[in-house]
Amino acid sequence: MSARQMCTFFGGDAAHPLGLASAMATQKRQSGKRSGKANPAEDEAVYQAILHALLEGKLKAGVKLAEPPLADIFGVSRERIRKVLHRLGAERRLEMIPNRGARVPRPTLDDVRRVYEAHRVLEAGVLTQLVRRVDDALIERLNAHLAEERAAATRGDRAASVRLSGAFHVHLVEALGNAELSRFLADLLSRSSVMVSVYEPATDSICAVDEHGAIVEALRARDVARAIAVSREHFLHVESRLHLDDDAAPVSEDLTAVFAAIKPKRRKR
Amino acid sequence: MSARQMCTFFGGDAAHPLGLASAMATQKRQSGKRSGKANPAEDEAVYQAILHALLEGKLKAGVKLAEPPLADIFGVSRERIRKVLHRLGAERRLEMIPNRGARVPRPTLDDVRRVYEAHRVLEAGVLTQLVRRVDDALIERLNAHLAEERAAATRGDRAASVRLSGAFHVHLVEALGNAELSRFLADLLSRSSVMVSVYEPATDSICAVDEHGAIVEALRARDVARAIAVSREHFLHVESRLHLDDDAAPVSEDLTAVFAAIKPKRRKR
DNA sequence: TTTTATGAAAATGTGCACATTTGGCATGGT
DNA sequence: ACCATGCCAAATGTGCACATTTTCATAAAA
Repeated sequence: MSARQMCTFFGGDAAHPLGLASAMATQKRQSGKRSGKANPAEDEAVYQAILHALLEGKLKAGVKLAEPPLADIFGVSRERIRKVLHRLGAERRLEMIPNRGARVPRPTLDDVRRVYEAHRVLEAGVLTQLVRRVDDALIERLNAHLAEERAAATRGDRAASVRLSGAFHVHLVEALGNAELSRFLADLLSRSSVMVSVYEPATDSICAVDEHGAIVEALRARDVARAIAVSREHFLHVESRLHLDDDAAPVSEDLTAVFAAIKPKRRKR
Repeated sequence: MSARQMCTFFGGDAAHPLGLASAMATQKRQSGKRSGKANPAEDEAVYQAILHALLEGKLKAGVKLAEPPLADIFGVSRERIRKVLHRLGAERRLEMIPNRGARVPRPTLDDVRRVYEAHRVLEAGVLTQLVRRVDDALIERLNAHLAEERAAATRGDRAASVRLSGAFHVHLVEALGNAELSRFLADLLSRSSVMVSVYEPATDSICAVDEHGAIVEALRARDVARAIAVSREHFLHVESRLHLDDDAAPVSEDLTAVFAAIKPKRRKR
């Protein structure tokens, strides 16, 4: 359950967009070859595909997303791509420059710090509200999640560790049941997921399980001050590990390779 | 200064969009009559005009925003309007229904409560972080703002009171200097500004100045618990005043009247 | 009278052609 | 060798025509 929630933000597996894309392709085939009208889910499929690639970190920071190649890769009209790109731009997931197209944003170190600080501040508020409505069921759920985290850590599954670490904080906000707050956190996480690939040291897990456990303990004890203090230390700890990696990596990924698994129908020359 | 900040969210005066629109119209005239190409700021002008109307509450909840009439009113092509509408939809400021156009969202009472709760939780986090970096200058600024609020209240200026009440909370987040947090609050306020016109009792000021003063006092004393408690009470107080006004007001505003001041160039039959 | 069917007008969605702008490359001048 | 200028291919932006869908009004049937 927790894994699926994270999937919404990070896109743990690539099965979902692929399924959508192929289903879409089938439907398109049956409507002739170039009727070109009325595909309500086609936008969504392309949107999800690009979004997943973005959140998975397959699209590196600074990469140019030109319309013609994408239209060719996905086998849709350029306007379709265009609309999706602008939508992603409006959601601040892509950087749109007038007359110069869309690029994957290249966050500065200050940007990353700002996102982490926002998350820290938000979680302080969440914890404040959460101690007012803790019950055994919530503690139970959080402990179950901690068990998952520990299991992943002990078996050395780094990918699962990172995913579950993020999911823990998602659990905390979701416990409040407020869609606005959940959306805001999702926004922050989606932004930091791109950042991780730039600034995060790949050598270590993002969040230490112990610190998560301490937060749960403080929650169980209804100790607001301690919960906030632990959470704050936790975030500062993570932030201190950020390092600048601007060693001029002009990763000129070609888009065909990134989206190869999604749409095996691109035929060039 | 504070008034101008709020203007970004609520749009206190309609002078700005008008200026943009008329300037745009002039530029368009000089390029012939229907060259129809290359107006980089035209999108922005239309966007700002609709956004301002939305935030000012001139566009009532549930109103349909059809493309043809808007294109006629603003004197631009339908595609232009279309793009702006979809952008506002991506920002969740308009409700987009496939094949059925754009409508001003009609928030439920639960929606309103959710927004207020989110603001409450966010402010708890902001205050927690803020007590760590209070200085005399901040207290000074907040007190100056309180003075403005009191002045508006004593002279019975309801519009200014409402505006300044919101601006107080903006001041609190802006004091942290975190753009992500400021954006989130702006998002919440822009949503509630639409809601106010539906659920808020028009008879009373939104925020009591005394409660704002109590928050500042707690901040000056570096008393986190008290600051949060006062803030919480403050919000609950406001929330308790919400009332359901679903008495079927099918306000079928025609768009021409709403945007009349913006573009006096619409010629129909 | 209420409900259902039907068709026309209006509104939304989309591909396409074309204008404009950008970026790179070659050429020529200092 | 270096910088400036101009040209050409590619990419972005936009209006337009047309397909599809919705909506509304009118008429027909229960």
